Amino acid sequence: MTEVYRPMTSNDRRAREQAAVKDKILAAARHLFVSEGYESVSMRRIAQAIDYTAPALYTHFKDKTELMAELCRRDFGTLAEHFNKLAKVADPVERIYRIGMSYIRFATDNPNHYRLMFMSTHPADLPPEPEDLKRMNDPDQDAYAFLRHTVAEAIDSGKFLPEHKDSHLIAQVLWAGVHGVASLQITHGQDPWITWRSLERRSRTICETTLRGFLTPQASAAFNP
Amino acid sequence: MTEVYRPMTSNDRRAREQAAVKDKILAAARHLFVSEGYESVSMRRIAQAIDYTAPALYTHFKDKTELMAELCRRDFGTLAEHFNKLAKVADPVERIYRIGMSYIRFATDNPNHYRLMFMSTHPADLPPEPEDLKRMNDPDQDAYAFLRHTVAEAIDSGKFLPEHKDSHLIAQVLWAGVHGVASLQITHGQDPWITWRSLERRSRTICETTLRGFLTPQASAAFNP
DNA sequence: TATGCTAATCTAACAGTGTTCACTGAACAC
DNA sequence: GTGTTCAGTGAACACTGTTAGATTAGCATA
Repeated sequence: MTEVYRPMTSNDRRAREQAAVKDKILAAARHLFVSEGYESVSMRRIAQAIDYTAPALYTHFKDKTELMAELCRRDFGTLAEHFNKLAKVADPVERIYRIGMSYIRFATDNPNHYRLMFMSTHPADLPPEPEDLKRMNDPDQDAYAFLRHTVAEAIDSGKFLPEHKDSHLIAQVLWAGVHGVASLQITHGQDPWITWRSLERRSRTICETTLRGFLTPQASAAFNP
Repeated sequence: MTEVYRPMTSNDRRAREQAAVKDKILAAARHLFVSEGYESVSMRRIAQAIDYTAPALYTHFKDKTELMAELCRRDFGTLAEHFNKLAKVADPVERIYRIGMSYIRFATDNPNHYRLMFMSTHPADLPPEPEDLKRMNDPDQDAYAFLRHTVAEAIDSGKFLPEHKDSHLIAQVLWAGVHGVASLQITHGQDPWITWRSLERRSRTICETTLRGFLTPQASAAFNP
């Protein structure tokens, strides 16, 4: 077994430069994707935006889908940050409501972004990487975990009906509700064949009604968002 | 102003033949789209499947998106048919619940199909055609209208809370709920980073909880799906 | 200082895409 | 027959994601 060639001194600098280029690519790609949509942006255009040629991108990303996957991975964190600003809301039920409203706003403010994150199938075949596993279940970095923890808190406070004790199930259903409003708005918000009520009213109603469906009568009466 | 050339005798036959080819194209396209997804199927492959060349499709459809749009237009009808089977359910609240469950099943049984219909932006620029307008608001042909009529019926029966009287708003929120479950299942149902509860439980919970959120305490107590 | 290895980037190309255009060939009206 | 119309064709265009091979710069070792 021969010794592998491994430059030592410049190792760090190499890695730093590589990371810098990777960041530049991601920044350009994010900007283009968000403003024009994933399908409409070619690898050549991303490269052109940072004065590279298209094949250069392939030394940093296996292919276009992995570039997008990396983009999503990073953006999940910023969504979680959005949520963390709500951590100061004392009442967990109120907090859930605010999470929902905040989620829909994030989605409809960044529709193309949201499309990437939650409305397109990912190359999920690849096994989760170590850094992903670290993020998972950490409420500070994983938006779903943050919601679920808040739900668990609400359950513990006795405000939910006794038949609703599964924080995963409840979080998933609440998530589905806001995702439904957000994604229908993005894909069909401009369609003329539906007499749409305002996004604001739909958002408030889904958050309030779904939540109320889980609450005890007392908690429901006390809840006035 | 000169008389336009207009063959009379064979006019009908021509139209029939043209419609037959159009149907063949749509059938081939539907099959391929549903089994492999919109993006993965090329115009050449659709044409090949019915022994034509790709440019032939363009005499029947302006472009690929319009081919898909026509496909969707026709499929909205079959979804409405699904719903009409539920018309016999006497209690409107029970009927709404069944509509929701039926909707999610339709979506997850035909994921690629559902993608086309509700998860991708349509070339909505084109003004609605006359036949569309006919379909719209007819509960027999428009699934949304069917849901909204059932909601209106439930409102009239006095089972909804007094603050919930807007059948459009309620229908849109109920729709968002089931769409959320269905579309999350389709895009992220296999993702390992969520501890998913079963689709069945999520479906039942979203339908029941959201609905309950609108009901009077009496109606809610009487509702046991 | 010269040599050889590494890795980032380039140019050129490939196979595939949606789509257009000039043309054929058959069916039909006169 | 003659002329008109039109579905369908073959060839081409401009584009896509991606790969192969050559080029170049930087560094470790001799």
